[in-house]
Amino acid sequence: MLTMDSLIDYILRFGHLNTSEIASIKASATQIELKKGEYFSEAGAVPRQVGFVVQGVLRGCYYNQAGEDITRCFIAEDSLAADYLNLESHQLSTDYIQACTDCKLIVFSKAQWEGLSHTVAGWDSIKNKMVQLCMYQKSRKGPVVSQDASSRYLEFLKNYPDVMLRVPLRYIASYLGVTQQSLSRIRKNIT
Amino acid sequence: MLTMDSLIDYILRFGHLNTSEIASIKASATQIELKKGEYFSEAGAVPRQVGFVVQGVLRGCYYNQAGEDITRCFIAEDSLAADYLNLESHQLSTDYIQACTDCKLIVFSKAQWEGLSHTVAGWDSIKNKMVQLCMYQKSRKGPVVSQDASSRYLEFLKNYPDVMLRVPLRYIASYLGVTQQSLSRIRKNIT
DNA sequence: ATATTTCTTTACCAAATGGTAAAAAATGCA
DNA sequence: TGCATTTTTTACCATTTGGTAAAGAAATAT
Repeated sequence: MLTMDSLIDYILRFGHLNTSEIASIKASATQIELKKGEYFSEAGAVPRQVGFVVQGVLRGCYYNQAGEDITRCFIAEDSLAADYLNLESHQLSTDYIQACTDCKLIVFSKAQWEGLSHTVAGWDSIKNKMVQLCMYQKSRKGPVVSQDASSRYLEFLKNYPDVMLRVPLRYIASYLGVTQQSLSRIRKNIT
Repeated sequence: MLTMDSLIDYILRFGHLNTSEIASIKASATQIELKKGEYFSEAGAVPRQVGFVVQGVLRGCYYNQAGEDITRCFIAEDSLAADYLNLESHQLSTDYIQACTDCKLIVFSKAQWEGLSHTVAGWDSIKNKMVQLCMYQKSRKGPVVSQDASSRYLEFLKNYPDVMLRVPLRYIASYLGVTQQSLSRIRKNIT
């Protein structure tokens, strides 16, 4: 089916797969849909799934000490949705992963995700490359504390051009570390 | 020798090693010393080494568009110094890694670092756990853009209590995304 | 020990951002 | 369609932070 193909294309960036390996990846995965506002993963629980975003935008978020909802990252098409370090170490997550729009995901349980190393040669290497790229991109595409708010906003537009149009401004504001009033003002001054 | 032992202790957190494996790790590594201000790794070159900090503090840094020297991270005892993603992908680094104090490091060339998978069972897994933990800590201990400057400073003191006393204020200021004048003022108001 | 350099603090004012409140616009639902 | 809810914009003023400059303190070199 077509949505699975976008996952396979993605994985092929990181290593080679033969036909039977592709089949066993497809057999391990499940497709799910999330409505806007639903959670893929919740704080206070040990994460149990790895998701691949086929369609839609999600966000990683948490509540800070003041109880404010802070967006830590955006996860759009062709990337992994998972609290990976806590998944691996069986620790409680502090973050939620929430659908910002209606979403389609391909999901692996932890067991399926790890079990693929038995049927797919080089799966561990592929897996690690995917996870490391995710972490790296998150850190390099994220807002830079040494820039002012306008620059952070402009960088965000470059790094996530489509996300801007698909999620509420307040999520972007907390991601960029400004109030939504400030971001609205900044946006006005730029245009 | 004693300094190698701190490396072995570190690696043992991530997997088991037998005596001959420990020996081959020690045989692959070299000890070096860096004077304050010297570079372990430079922007514009493909990184070729992985370092383990035995003593001292280094910083990852770059020059932004305005030509300002920005500290991206601090690397103290018992952690890895490397531009890992660019090391793996053979790409030019954009960052320097500079000694903030006189330093002692244990160094592996890329070939040595990767070649250990032939002599140490489970080296790939150990390696990946080390690198992922590094990335994760860097992202979680780093300054949070949604906090104000005072909170970022207080968090920094918690996360890097010793570093504060060992590096110039201006490095910490650029790391926290404030001018050194502001940080000086903030520090005064807190005490 | 002295001179030089680097680092840190202080001061002043301009600019950016936050907090509160409310209006306007957009969206979703009955 | 019309109503209720959510989202975005605007305005006002207080607070924080930046930019520039200079003085004081500490470290380093000669």
